[in-house]
Formats: sequence, structure tokens, C-alpha cells
Amino acid sequence: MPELPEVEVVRRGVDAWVTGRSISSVDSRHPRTVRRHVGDLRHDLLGVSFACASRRGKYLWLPILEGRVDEHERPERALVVHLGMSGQLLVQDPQSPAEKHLHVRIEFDDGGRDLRFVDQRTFGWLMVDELVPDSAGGHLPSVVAHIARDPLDPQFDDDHFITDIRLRRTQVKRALLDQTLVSGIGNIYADEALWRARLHGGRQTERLSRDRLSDLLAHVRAVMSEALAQGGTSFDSLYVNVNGESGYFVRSLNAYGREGEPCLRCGRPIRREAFMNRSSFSCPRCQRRGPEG
DNA sequence: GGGTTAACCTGCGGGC
DNA sequence: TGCCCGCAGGTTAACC
Repeated sequence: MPELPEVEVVRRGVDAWVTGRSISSVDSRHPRTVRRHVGDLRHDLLGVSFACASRRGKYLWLPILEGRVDEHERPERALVVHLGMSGQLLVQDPQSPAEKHLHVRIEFDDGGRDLRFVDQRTFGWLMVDELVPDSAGGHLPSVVAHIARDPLDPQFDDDHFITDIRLRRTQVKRALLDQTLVSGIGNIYADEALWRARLHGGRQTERLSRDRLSDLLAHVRAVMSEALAQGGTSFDSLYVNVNGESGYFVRSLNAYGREGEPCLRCGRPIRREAFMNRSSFSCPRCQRRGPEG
């Protein structure tokens, strides 16, 4: 399940392998994968090259350089990628066989490794989109404009976030998963940050103090930074970096997926509850629903 | 208009 | 062995 740390690992890999190379062919095999794209992906990408890969939350994009690589050219379009739940961006030897769920393959005129979008559940997608100005003088794809900055973004405004989340008057886990409030957090890291902050996800945001929310935000940053350092979280082959390798952070999870196992702080069995059509994992003693928790 | 829910999708594991 | 069902969850359209 790619959340911010996993997407950042992929961004770094794509950036290292793909930047500056000229595209010689585009093979799009699945209509859902480019479903948001209004033009012809092949027509839009043939002959162009990519500038340095960028990311906001779980969205990744490769700015398009229309002509020869020129550091002074300001890209006006980008190839935007969202991995969904099971999407993978792989950098492969052109001779290696097609993956079972290979949906898009991009080859380069230097004959080196190609770029492949593989996705079992087809929740992921990619598209070419125009770049629009952001609030800080930079540019980002228009489809990403409604997404909030992520907690690892140097320009993330903590005070603004804490004010906004309290105004929402909703449950704190619901708010953490709302990408328009703060981006990059999915079910796994939401549960992990809440466990570290000793907060139950069902607590109402307007009843939490600014200090409590600031502490939660610090835990969000900590758990994501640690996961990033370990290459992300992998439960199976569904999440891998561009070389097909899994991360190791699953070994460091304290709550997610540990139903019935002892809490590493107090020893009580971790509970699983249904929440927003998915599962939430928490400690019944450390993370109480009441205001005293 | 903002909060909430269901649908999208495929593979896997458990139960029968 | 094979079938059926539930589960996994990011995003968004539709609903309240």
C-alpha cells in the first residue's frame, strides 16, 4: 500500500534512472490506467524527456521537457502518476518479459532500461497534465492542486494545519486520511502515528488541544521518516521500489496488522475495529476513546 | 457546502 | 478440488 514513504522511494528511483532520457516509444495496454488522460499518451510523450521527478503526498510527477535537455526550460506539462493501492513503477531491462499486469511501457532512445507501470488492481493511473503555479512560486500539476502539502514538505505550515483540523470537527483519523488537510498519510501510517501519540482515531478533532495535535503531527513525521529510511513498508510483492525490491519497515510496525498481539508499551492485545470501510488497529489501554485517553 | 458512504478492482485465504 | 465470500484500501462521485 504505497503511502508517502513508499512513493518517495519510487520517486528517487525514477529520478535516478529516467531523468534526461529521450522517449522513443510508448505502449499503453490498459484503458483504465490512462483514464484521466484526455489526449493520446503516445503522442504526448514521444520524443520528449523528463526533468527531475517531484512529489506531493502520494502523487508523483515527471515534468516534460519538450526539446533537448535544457536546464533553463520551464516545463509546462508533466507525466503524473498515482500508484493507487497496488501500482508499481519499475525500471527494467528491455529484454525482460512483460509482467502479468504491465499496463504502460515507456522506452528510451538510448536503448537502456525502460520504465514500466505495473498494477494488479488498476486503482493506479497516469496522465499528462498541465503545470500550474502553486502558492510558493513553484509549479505543480493541476490535478494535484487540491492536495495539501505533506508533513515532510519544508513549507508545510504546522499552525495552519492544527487550526484547520480543529475547525473540521471530525474524527482525528478521518482527518489524517483527508488529503486536502494533510497529504501522504494512508491507513498504515495513520494507525502508527495514533498509536505513538496514544490517541484513538475516533476522537473528535475540536476536542483535542493544539499541543496534543502538534504532538500527533510530530509522530506522523517521525514514523514516516523512519519508514523512508528503511525503504518503506511491504507486506508482499505489491509494493516494491523501481528495482523490484521490498522495504523493511513492516518489521517496525507497532499497531497496524497486529490484532491480538501484545501492545509493545502495556502488553494489552491490540484490537482491530472497522472504520471507514477498512480496519483500524489500536491499543485498548493506551488509546482510549474518552477525553482522558 | 461540508461530511460521509459506496463503488471501483483483483488476488488471496478461509470455510464449506 | 473447487466454489464462494470476505478482505485489503486510495480516490472520488454521489448522497445526506
